[in-house]
Amino acid sequence: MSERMERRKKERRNEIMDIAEKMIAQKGVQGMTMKEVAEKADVAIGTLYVYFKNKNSLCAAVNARISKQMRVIMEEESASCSNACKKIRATTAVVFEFREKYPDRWSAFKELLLLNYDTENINDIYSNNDFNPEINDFQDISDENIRDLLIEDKKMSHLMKDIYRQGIQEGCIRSEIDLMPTIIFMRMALFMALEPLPYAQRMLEAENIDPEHFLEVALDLTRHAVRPQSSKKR
Amino acid sequence: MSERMERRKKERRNEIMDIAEKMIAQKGVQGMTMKEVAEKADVAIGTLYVYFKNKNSLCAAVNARISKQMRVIMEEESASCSNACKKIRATTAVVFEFREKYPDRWSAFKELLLLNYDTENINDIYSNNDFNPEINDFQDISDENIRDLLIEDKKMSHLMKDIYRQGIQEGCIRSEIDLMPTIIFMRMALFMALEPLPYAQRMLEAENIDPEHFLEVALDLTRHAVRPQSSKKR
Amino acid sequence: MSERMERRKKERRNEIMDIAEKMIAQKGVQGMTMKEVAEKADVAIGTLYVYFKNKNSLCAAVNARISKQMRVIMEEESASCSNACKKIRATTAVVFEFREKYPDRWSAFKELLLLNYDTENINDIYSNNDFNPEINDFQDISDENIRDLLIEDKKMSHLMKDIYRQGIQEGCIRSEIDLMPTIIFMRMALFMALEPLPYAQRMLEAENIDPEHFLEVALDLTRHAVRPQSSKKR
Amino acid sequence: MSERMERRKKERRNEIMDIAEKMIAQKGVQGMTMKEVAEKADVAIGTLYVYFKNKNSLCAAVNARISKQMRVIMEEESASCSNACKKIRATTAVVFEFREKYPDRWSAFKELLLLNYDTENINDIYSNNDFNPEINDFQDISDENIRDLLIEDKKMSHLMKDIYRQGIQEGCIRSEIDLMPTIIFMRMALFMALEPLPYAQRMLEAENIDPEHFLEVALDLTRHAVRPQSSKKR
DNA sequence: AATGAATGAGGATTCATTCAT
DNA sequence: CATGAATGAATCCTCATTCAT
Repeated sequence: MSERMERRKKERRNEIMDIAEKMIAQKGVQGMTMKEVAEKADVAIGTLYVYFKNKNSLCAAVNARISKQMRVIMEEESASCSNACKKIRATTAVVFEFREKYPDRWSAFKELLLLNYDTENINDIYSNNDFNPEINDFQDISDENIRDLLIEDKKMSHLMKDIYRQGIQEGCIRSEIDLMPTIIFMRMALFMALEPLPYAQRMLEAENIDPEHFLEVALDLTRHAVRPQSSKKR
Repeated sequence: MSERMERRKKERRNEIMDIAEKMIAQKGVQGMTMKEVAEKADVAIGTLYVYFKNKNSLCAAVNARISKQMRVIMEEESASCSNACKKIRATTAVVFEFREKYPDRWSAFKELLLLNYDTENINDIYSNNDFNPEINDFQDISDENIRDLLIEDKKMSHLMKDIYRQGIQEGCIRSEIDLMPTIIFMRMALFMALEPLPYAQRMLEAENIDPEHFLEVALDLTRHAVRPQSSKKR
Repeated sequence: MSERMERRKKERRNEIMDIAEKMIAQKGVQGMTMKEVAEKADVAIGTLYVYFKNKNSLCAAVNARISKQMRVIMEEESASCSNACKKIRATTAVVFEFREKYPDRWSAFKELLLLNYDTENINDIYSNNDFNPEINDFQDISDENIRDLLIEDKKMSHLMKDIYRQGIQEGCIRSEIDLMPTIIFMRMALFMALEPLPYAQRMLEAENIDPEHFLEVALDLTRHAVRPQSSKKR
Repeated sequence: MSERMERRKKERRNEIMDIAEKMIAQKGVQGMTMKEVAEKADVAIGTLYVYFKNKNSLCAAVNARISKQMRVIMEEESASCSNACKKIRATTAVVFEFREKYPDRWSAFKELLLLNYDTENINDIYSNNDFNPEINDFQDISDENIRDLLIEDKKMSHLMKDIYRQGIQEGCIRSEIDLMPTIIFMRMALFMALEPLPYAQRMLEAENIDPEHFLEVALDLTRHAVRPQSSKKR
């Protein structure tokens, strides 16, 4: 019984998140309302608040789930690559394929990138650069889903860090770069290339530039940004 | 008589925009409410709607004003530079100085970058890459303030295009790049470096990275992105 | 538990409708504001929107309730009449008595006669003249209250149709008339006799005609309109 | 100069009324806003208030102008008829033709039928049934346009009264009717037949009745209402 | 006569969250 | 766990009218 309940609970939770995700994809975070999620998930509004303490937390859960899914695929893909260069290419490809394969999920992710979670005064907590995120960090974060998201973010950045570090050793990445900020910037650059912000979108439209072309140009630029000076690679 | 009124009207308009700008800076576009703007500007709500047909239009006006101010300074600065390399440096510096000098204004600008204006079906209008924005484009945009903003955007991108084109001729910019998409991407990269999106911000905090350091790293990366392969320049 | 809640809910719903009805009677549909209804019903505005999706729907609910009440009485009264002639007289009397007995309710009804409900594209739905309104029609009407109203309208018209049909058989109604349009016209004529439109009201005032006299004249005219040519009836 | 001014003034007045009329036809009285009228008439809002003391008065002016136009045509047509029966037919035809020829104007008229003018306490004024409307009545009505409308209404009703009186003499109208209330009712019946109120409209739609058919039925009924018992006329 | 900036009360509706059942 | 009725502050926007110029 307990086990059965447990499973049902997990199912419900995921169902709710599925609906929320779809709504975020369609109408943005702002446009996703608790009432509509409840209706579409066929539960009472109160039930939503049994599973998620508030809207922000629900968003965090959805965000974390997407981030995790992407990261796991990235880890797999990168694991099957022989060198850093291929790994970088592979992880980038994962994002592309994800966008193609799960357009709604990607669309939700894109919206969630812009969301500020009420992380209160977490700033103080961070002081540790080592990679044991689960263990020593985020313990004071009240919201479990937000904590999960932060952990997921961290895992992702450290996955990339490892790859880039290897890239430096193998010579396909400029050696003088500071890894972590570089990774963070590269990641944002990738997202901005895939999903230009309104300002950039206006300009692209005004100049009649095909989004896919923009994406190619942007990718080329980011590659040059980290490539060693004399690199002949493509 | 007419002149006096004219001036008074312009003043009021600017006063309203000043208030709105400040509120956007402090609480975001969403947090800026027409009621509060009216109260702080010491006018009736109805008066706001005499000057601006709706909130969106007011935002567009504020956005256009900031964009214009920045562009004008950039034009001046770049005009006083002898070569493209210096011009690029100067225009970037303008953004930095602007941020420093007018933190509120900058903050509002940052928020407005994310705002979608109701630009209906403008897509059709664009088909002209030449630089006569004022003359041949945007005539069908119903909202004057939004039209002004689009024109301002275009002027800015064409200013940068001229500089980058010169840069290619002078050899400080990679010659094989496609100018316009590159400029748009570089511009967004600069903004993302200065004002990381929530997602990036979380990561920076989690990794305990100083925003200013992040900015330096990001700038270095963007420079490498457009620099010719064998360039020795710094 | 459930039952108690159920009852309480129904009560509240009716309370709200009572207030709305009274306000419509006093100030017209336009003058009835959601805020005032909420205040007088001693509930929060939000509560109104729990029970009625919008103002229009609330009006429809009030309208349907009145229509139903009148129709039920009419059915009872007409059932106790031996012939069609008496039935017609009785149903007309019901309207008179209703107006006398529930002046506010009647007054609200009068206002609601002029209200356009957002019935979208219902036109398509109608194609069935048989009398199974509840069963086969109106299924696509999104708003339940509006649907109820339409069903009520239909029930009323079919009640009258049956009576008039009987009247033709019994010879007190002209046999060559087309029943349904006649009934609809007769009904409007009755209402216009009871509650002259502003235009008619002005004329009555200008000619110094007593409304009750006007009513009598109008009733006499409508009787002649459907009476067989050679009828001696009064 | 004075004459020229005079004419220009009259033109302006009519232009404004034209615009107002069109807007009433399209969006109803409520939907016609002074601001939009001013814009479309290419005058300042203030100018509207130079010509019409308020919205209600403007509506009254529009209403009176339409009423007058219809009445004048009716007078002409009825003058050219040899007997009352033909006159009645002719005056009814005038309404039909008017509707066909000036659909916008008619549409506006239909809306204005429902408008209550602020006639304050005019009730007291009426006490005179003789036909010298311009001379002895309405002198206390503050608003000239409303007064014009009332006078127009009265002229119309007296035109009809003369025709019906003749009809009685000629035997085509029941002799026992009370003329004035009958005329008022007949007039409203005609309008309701041409432009069913929302309530009737719903029913017509629900029963799938063609408006033109409804109109025919309604006209037939009204004819019977006033026809002498044994009349063989059609 | 003509202008049009200014008014501001007032409208309908939304929505995250709570809590008694 | 689950429910869903209740909340009520908050939002954007309208529009007839006035009055100083």
